[in-house]
Amino acid sequence: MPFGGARPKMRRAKACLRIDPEAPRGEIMEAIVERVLSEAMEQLRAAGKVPQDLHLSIVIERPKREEFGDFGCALPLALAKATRRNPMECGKELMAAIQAPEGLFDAVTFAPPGYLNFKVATAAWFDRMKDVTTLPAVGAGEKVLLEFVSANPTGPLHVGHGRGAVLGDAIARVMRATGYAVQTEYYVNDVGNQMAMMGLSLHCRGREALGLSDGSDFPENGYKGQYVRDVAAEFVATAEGKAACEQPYEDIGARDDNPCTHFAEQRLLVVIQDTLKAGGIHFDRWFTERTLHQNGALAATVQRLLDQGHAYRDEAGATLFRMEGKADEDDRVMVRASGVPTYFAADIAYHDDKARRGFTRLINIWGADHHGYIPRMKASLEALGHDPACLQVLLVQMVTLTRGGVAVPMGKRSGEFVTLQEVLEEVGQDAVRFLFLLRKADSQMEFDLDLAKSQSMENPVYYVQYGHARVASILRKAAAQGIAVPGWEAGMGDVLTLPEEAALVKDLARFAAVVASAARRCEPHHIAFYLMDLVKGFHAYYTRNAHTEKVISADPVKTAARLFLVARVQSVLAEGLALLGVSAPEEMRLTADDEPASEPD
RNA sequence: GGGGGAUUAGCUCAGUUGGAUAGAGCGUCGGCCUCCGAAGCCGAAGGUCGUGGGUUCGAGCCCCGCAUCCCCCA
Repeated sequence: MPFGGARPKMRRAKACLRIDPEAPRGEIMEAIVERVLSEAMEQLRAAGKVPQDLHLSIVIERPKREEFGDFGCALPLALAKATRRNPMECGKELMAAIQAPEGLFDAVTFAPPGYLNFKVATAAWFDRMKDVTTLPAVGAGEKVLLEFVSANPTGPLHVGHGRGAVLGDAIARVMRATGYAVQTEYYVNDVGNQMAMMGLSLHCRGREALGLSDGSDFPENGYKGQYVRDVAAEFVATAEGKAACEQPYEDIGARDDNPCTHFAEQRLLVVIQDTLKAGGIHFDRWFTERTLHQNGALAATVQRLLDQGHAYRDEAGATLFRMEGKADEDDRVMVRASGVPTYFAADIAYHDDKARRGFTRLINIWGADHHGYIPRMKASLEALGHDPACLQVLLVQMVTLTRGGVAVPMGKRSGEFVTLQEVLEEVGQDAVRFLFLLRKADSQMEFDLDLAKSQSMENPVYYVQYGHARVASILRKAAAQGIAVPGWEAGMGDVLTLPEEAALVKDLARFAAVVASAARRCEPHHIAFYLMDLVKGFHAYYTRNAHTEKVISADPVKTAARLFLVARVQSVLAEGLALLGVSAPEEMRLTADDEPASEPD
């Protein structure tokens, strides 16, 4: 059977993301090691062995080879370079100056040509399990306005929009979880040429539906998709719509402000909103461009720029923004000679509005084809007295859609495109989100529809979710035996002696650092990769020891420690998935239809 | 012509402000279910990190040239 019905039936768990802003900042092991080294440097500085004005950045890394320990640092190399001395001497001095807290390290060693390696004691690692899901508040309450998607209401969203939508939504979740005050907005371009063309397209299709036209007068650049006919059919079924289509387009109002454009906007926004809802994407506010025209903000902004000399009128009567040679750009038209403002003018007013609302950081997610707008947006913010650095544009590269390796032509005007709605229905919300979030925004990606669907059974997202469900299954079994998941106790770490257990503890301890880094860099894909890593370790732990060292055993001490451990794995998986907007099912089972076919005898 | 991005395993992609023997998923090949969920695990094969220079103790990462692809502007 086709793959449509092959998706696993799953019960959704309640989102279990708990962020306590008052909680003490969960300290990351890297930070602890870094502090120790930093103090050692101070010691050497006080002893006159390091120049007063020398401040090296201390980069703690995780060596790839296990025998090097848990952490490595090339500080001796850097110090040797800066002081023109022997790396080994520097390393020995640093080691002598290290005063680590009792019990933190099992070993600190020097490795040529100039590394310091740290082996952290098991108990110290296990100590981190106390608050493994506590995320550091790196955002410090900064007010962030995150604007994304913002597709014109001239048609359904396509897959490219989906990438930006999923990315933006995930960034919002990640940043909120790490102490940023994020508001998400969708800016609706409901004014201008494209809206006018949309209205005209609807008008033409309406006339066709009424038998007033054979379609030969449909504009060359009109929106040709079937959805326009569908909306037109609804439109002419209303008295107002019928009346509008019976008149010439020029007679029913402004080209971008008339019954046709209003109906199209209203209907298509609903379509867009339904799709976003189906993708689990939330916006705090929908901001329409028209409000800027109506409340005078746009005109006031233009006037302000004129008054302050950042804009001028040319001979033809158009108003241009002065780029003042910045970024080698030409001056840009804000108001045409005809008096009609451009999208650029509205964008300036919108961004001014954002900054005036007290947001100190404006993040925009744009398609890579808009990168050319960045210099002029920054310049306009600066002209209006805002710090241009507050604008941070994340460019999302194009998604090339293929079906079975063959490129699918995409064009809203031509009407030939696969909608995001269709992809969500075919592939599933969780899989679509995870697939997008498994790639960094900054690189082009290929989205093969057949592959996304055909792989749905082996999709990475199910691998992660399966880990969560697997733990849930263990916990259900324990509960059935009357065994509760215990809280943290120091002694538990001594019982978790399997190499897979030690590896899991270390992986869990990374969670906060990964999320904090993802938040700072606005790159949620690091979380997706982390979850893949973590769950891989869990599956290995589970399967390797399935016959010998079970979680639930006759040994109550081991059972308690292991239940605690796997419950932490589950929490981190659930929280990590929640940060990506992906569900964490308690149960995932193949339906009867999906059982692998038995071997033919 | 100017600008942005990309180039890493057969395919799709990671690679954390320059660090030790470059990774994952999928695909391929070979193993593992009486026993907490096999949507799993274990192993193997697979690489001149597009190319040529440069910077230095050290480059997939930084600088310059070139090639190819995507996008924007003129």
